[in-house]
Amino acid sequence: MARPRSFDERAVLRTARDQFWATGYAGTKIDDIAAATGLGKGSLYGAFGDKHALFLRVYDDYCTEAEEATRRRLEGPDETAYQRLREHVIAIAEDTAADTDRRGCLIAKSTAECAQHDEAIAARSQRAFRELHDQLTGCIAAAQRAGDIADGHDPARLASLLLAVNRGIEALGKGGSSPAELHAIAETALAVLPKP
Amino acid sequence: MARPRSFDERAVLRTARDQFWATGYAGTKIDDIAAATGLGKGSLYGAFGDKHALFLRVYDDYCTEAEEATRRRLEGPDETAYQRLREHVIAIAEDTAADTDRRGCLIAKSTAECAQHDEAIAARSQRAFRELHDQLTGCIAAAQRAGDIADGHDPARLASLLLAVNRGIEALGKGGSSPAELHAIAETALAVLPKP
DNA sequence: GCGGTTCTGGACGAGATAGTCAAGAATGGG
DNA sequence: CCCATTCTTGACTATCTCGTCCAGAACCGC
Repeated sequence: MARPRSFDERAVLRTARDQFWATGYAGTKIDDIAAATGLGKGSLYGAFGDKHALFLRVYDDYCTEAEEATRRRLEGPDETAYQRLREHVIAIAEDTAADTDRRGCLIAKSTAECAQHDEAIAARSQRAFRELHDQLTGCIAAAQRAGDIADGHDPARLASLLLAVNRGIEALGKGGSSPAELHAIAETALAVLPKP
Repeated sequence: MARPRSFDERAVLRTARDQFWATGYAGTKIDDIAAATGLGKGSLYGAFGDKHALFLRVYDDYCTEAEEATRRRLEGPDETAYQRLREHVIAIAEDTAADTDRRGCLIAKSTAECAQHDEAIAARSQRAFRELHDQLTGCIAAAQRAGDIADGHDPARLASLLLAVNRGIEALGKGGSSPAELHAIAETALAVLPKP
């Protein structure tokens, strides 16, 4: 019926994501994305709309992936909930430490750059944070049921604290903190959680 | 001898800072700053050099002010060290919550945007974080001497944790978390600090 | 294959943007 | 009061950047 797309949409979105990730929203030129993907600008605009729509698409995909990855890490039986929680927090420190390019987390970067004046980005960020918070809350509640974290502490509050620690690890990693320091933060945060 | 400056350098730097704060480094145009300050571009370039040099100047001043403000809040006698620590952490949550424009902290914003590819910004951010960390360490050690925080915990590690929490509160505030939630994070972080 | 339809590539236009420059203004030591 | 010196203004250049547009290419139902 008509000429089909000659590119893989997901691959193009990944490449665009890497560009935005590397240089931020304002710092990324559509021509950069066109060059990196090999697509002409006509194709880009035809497929994804303008720069803002493309960024929103990239950002939404990234948030969704981050949410799903966290859910996979945190969901499971009560018996191993604390272990999963522990591994999750440590994994964040290690991922941040291993990120030699210092790209950090795209959510952190985009929120810092755009949330202030871009309602759509702000809303998506808020949803992502809420989602991460809810997953942490569930995992903490499970660990409480299993007797690995003291009862009598609101799991949602502990989740907020851990979420803040996670975002803080992210921020400090971007600021150049050493892997050892990031790891120590994760360990300290886990150590101060109330034990039964 | 020669024509004197007709503008107040500090006022111009404050205005430039507000511009960079509002729209980020890449998103700020020199013409915006010229318009906001009322200066011609020639004066700006003559007084501060190019855009990057101006930003660096603004950023360095901001970091220095933040470091000094924190030092003023945290320094003092051992007896009231815990109280100062407590007020500091809560003040961060309240400042973040009260920031209705969602500008957040310029250090967080600039680090997220620039540290990745701008060595000078990265270095200044790292210095600022180290400074804040050292101040927290000193205050925690004082609180330990006064018997308000359990001995036997490395104050530097607790400081890292609190710094991460502070940066996390910042990040979540930018993401749209409610004042109540930010406040709860601060309270929870203080509550889990090891008591003697 | 034919023709309608969608995709591709890149030239193009309009406007933005960093930084320069020159002509004139303000100052104060001599 | 004059002149060397520094500051100011904003026009100007050269480049960049977004988004459009169109001529041609590729496809597939008929």
